[in-house]
Amino acid sequence: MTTHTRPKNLPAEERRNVTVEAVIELAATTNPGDITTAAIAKHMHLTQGALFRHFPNKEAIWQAVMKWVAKRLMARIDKAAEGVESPLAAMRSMFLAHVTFVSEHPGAPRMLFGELQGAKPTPAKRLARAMMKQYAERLNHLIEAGKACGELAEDLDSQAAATLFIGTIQGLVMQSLMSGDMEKMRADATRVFAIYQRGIAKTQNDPAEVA
Amino acid sequence: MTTHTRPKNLPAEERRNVTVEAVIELAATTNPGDITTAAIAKHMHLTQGALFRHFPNKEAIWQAVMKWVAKRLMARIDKAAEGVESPLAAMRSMFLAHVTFVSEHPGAPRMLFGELQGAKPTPAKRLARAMMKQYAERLNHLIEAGKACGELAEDLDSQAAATLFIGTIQGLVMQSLMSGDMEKMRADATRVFAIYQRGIAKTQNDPAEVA
DNA sequence: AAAGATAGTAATTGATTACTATCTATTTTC
DNA sequence: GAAAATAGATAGTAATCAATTACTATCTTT
Repeated sequence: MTTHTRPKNLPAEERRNVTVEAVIELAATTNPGDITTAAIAKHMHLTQGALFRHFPNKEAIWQAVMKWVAKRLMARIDKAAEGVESPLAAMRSMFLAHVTFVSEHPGAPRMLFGELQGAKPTPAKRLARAMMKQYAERLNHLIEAGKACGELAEDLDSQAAATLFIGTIQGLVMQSLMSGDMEKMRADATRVFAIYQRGIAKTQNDPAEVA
Repeated sequence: MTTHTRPKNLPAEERRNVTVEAVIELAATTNPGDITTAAIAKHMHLTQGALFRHFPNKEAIWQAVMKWVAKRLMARIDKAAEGVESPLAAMRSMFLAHVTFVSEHPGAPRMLFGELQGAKPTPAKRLARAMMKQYAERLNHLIEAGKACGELAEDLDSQAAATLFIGTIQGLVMQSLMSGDMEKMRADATRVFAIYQRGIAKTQNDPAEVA
């Protein structure tokens, strides 16, 4: 007979973190809406009921996961732009950091998209919205700085440029989710950003035109 | 007392079409995965069981809906590009036609995204994939033509340009789904496309540079 | 107008879901 | 080292879902 090893007792906060990570891993292969508390518990080698010792309900789990994603993603992006003097270079660095983050956590964008698409305003959706807003602010700041220092076209539509930046990433992510190939996305990212950069930069430093 | 008027008997094929339209309308306000057969039936003033007279199971309903969306969207896009001599102008026309279609049927992209994100390959996902492939082919054709006639940069990365085209739309759609404002999306579309165009065009006919 | 085909209703099924009540094992605390 | 608090398992609950059944109304055909 197999001995059912009982999971180690973890303090509540630690168990919460383990839960969040389990959900993100599950979201990589399962449609977020179809992730059941039973599936989460099974993935943690825990019984379903035990989850509710640490979360009052399922929605609280989603909330914790969104918080985790927002925190990690924003930290990654901030770090990428940190210390980069050129606004355009900072944008490129952010772009690639974002794509890398997603390739490491494929479940993250699925949860974000799924949550943001939801009709009714759940707490998790509120968090996702707040993150997107923060993201857009960072971008706007960089774009304005880029205009000021002459890297970006003065007549550039800043809002449209920010929308396109985020949209470009979303498009890459969506297509990688379809193909399931996360490596390809990172390769495509630099190529796609090159076109975006050409669209917003003041002058095109096109190496082919030098010849 | 209220008289329960029994719905008119419709021939099978007509009832299938009505069903598909009901689902798309529901998808505009409901997360696609949460649309129940009961909700569909209620929206059609029908009992839940009656649906299964016309569809063998729920998945067959999704399949029918995806077929409907793919057919209508591609027809709209083809018509938009039809008779436009300039490849770049054709791309712009396609872009705006696509955005208009989405603003008329907000449920359509939600179903597409939701379906494409799904992990396992359902028949509906197969249809969605096929449509995306067809879409990409149309784009590649136009991009190559644009290069040939000198509208687009010769060294343009065609594949990346196609990815960015689709991604740009997805980004616009995603943000409109978040805000719920479909009108804003159509306004943003032209501004965002302007940047995209600048990124792929051979020369920038920037009015500001004339001065 | 009768007969057969089609399309509807109403009620029910088994499976699955989030959540809970109760008991037991493990830590922590003094 | 006993008591108290915490974290787990076990075994439920009510609600909801897709799908099915038995039956009835309506349309079409001859």
